[in-house]
Amino acid sequence: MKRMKKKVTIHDIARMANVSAATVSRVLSNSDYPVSQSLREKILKIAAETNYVPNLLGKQLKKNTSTTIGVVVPSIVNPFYSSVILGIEQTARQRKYTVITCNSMHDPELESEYIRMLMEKQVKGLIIASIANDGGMFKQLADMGIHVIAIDQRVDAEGISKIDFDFVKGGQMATRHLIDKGHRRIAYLTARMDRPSRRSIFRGYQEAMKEAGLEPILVEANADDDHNPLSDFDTGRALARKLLAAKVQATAVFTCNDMLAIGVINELSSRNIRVPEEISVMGFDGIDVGQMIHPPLTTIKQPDYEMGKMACTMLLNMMNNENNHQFEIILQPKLIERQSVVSRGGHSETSGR
Amino acid sequence: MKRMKKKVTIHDIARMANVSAATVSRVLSNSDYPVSQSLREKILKIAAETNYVPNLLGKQLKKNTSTTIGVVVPSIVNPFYSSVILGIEQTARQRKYTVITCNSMHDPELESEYIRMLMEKQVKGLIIASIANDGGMFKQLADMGIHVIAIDQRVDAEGISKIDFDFVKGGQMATRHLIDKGHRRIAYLTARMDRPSRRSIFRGYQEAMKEAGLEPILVEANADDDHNPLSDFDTGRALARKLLAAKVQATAVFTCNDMLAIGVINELSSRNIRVPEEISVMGFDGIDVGQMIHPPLTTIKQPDYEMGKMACTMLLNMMNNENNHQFEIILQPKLIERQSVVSRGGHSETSGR
DNA sequence: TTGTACGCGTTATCAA
DNA sequence: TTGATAACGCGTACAA
Repeated sequence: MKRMKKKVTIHDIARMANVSAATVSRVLSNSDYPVSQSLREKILKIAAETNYVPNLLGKQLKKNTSTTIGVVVPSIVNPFYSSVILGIEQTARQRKYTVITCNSMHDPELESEYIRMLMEKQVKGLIIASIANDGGMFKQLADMGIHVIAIDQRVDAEGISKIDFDFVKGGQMATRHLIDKGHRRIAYLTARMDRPSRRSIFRGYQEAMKEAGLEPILVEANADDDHNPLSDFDTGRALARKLLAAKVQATAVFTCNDMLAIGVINELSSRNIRVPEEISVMGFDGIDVGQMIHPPLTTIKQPDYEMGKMACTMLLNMMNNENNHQFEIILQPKLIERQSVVSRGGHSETSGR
Repeated sequence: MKRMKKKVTIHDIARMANVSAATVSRVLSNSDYPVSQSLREKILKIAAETNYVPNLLGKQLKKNTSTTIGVVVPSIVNPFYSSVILGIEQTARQRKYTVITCNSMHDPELESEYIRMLMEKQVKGLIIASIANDGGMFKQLADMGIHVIAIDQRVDAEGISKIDFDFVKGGQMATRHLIDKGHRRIAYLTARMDRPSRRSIFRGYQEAMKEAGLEPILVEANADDDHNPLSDFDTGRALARKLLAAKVQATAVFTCNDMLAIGVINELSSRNIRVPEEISVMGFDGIDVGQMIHPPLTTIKQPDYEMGKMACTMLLNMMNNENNHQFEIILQPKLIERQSVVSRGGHSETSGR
């Protein structure tokens, strides 16, 4: 085995400079404690020459702090979450923090395993897109002095700060847009509604349909494992077939996420059903891929990257200022009109004749 | 500020059990040091009741180890890298390791800033898809006793373990496939060739063209910042226009990555040039989105997820066994035939007549 | 089989 | 302005 140079510590530097370790610590950690200019320069010089790298373990053990935050998401391969994480990571870096990313893969056990590992690493802040619907864990974390922010998932747990989207409003906006375009038979295609967010989108859809006096058409998947974007894509294809088989003659479909929508478009196209001419398709998420397909996907945008930025900023503020009052931020949806939705001239049941 | 319970340590448990901290340490850290069964049970019981969570900082400071590995990639938003990271993260978890992900955004300064942060955190292992072409950093890390594995980027640095693809062979395979399909005028469209991998793919293309007696057609972009997949997509569109303007009458194009290919297809389609009937398109990467577009993209698959798994496995083995002999693994490309490439009946210059 | 004592690298307290 | 010393939580010789 290779021999490696021993790491240089403040004691080494202290010896070389004929000062105490305390003094070295004071200058190297930018303490405001007074140290004479001459000593300061001398120490700085030696530190530079010896390539001194501070050991955060010692520092953090002593001060009981941490410059690492934990992030738990279902899967980093989901482009929505990878954007969120990028937002988190970039703002963390600016404040000299570092992030540990954990993929829970929609497995509650994995999620708590990860959280335990993070606790052992003495992480003091956590951003989590939880899949456990039991809010007890959050309470427990709070008791341990961990600051946590829940994102993307409307958790039932009280007493916890969260950043969410207004899924209900998003669902309404999407549906109203389709209605405004003259559609009357509008189907909602969704992966299994085992998540609050999906139920909320559905609620928004229902409300918008109701206020327009239209009858909802729900097509729901049975299974769900979107740790893999492809599975959402496949689910979309399956749901499209299911829709066709149901013979409800929808002129527009609205899906619970973009991947699903892309699957739907793919399936319809391959059956020579033209999108949007015969069936309009509206997604939900605003991921990049939506712009790359044909036709470009009309969708509801969730500001993913911004959500990450905001979550991280709020978290670091909480951790440093001990500014501990809870908050709940609700990000607003935004309609992105592209070309997968087309207006339907008055030819349906409700049109004048 | 809320009052939080003090964290329980082995000393607390020792006091409650009327034993020494040493004994507690021995049982709670699964030492093979002998402890009587009665004491062991007593301690375990108390630990469970008090929700004891070991402090890894103390442990790692003492033993000078770390269960965190660092990963540096250009951008997690790039689906190729997010798959790699998922592979890394999942195998790390199985061995109770945790990963810190860093996005260098193709900025060498950011890259070294991150590496410094990781050093301060006493990380002992690093997987890095570097963008710095200077190999000096690797040498320096090795001297500090850090185990590092370079991936995806054929670094010039000697004395470092790496996992790469055979980009040259990938370029050949793609090109030969197009040639086998009867194409003669085959263009290579690439983002700026400032990365070894892209130059290697180009080399493979050149070799295959040469051995078939065909003349290469190179279309290269000027700028390059693919921290954002959309920019590769846009680059692809731009290159497609450039190709068309050049009036070289290519019947097939081969691109340096899938995003680019998708951009090309998009641009061609929007100009009513049919893919693959008029122009065949071949990508490189094998990312999921390739299956979601129309037509599904024929491409060269890089085993991204497997690469992450392998890199992490090798790294952990190196770290634990001190099994320090260097290695270089070259993963082999695989052709995935889908529908963006079609065979060209004998109507070109070389066909019989 | 158990306990004592020390050190990992750092910072904070107190004296000088 | 500087230094000696005691922690932080843990593991481990060494002694008992």
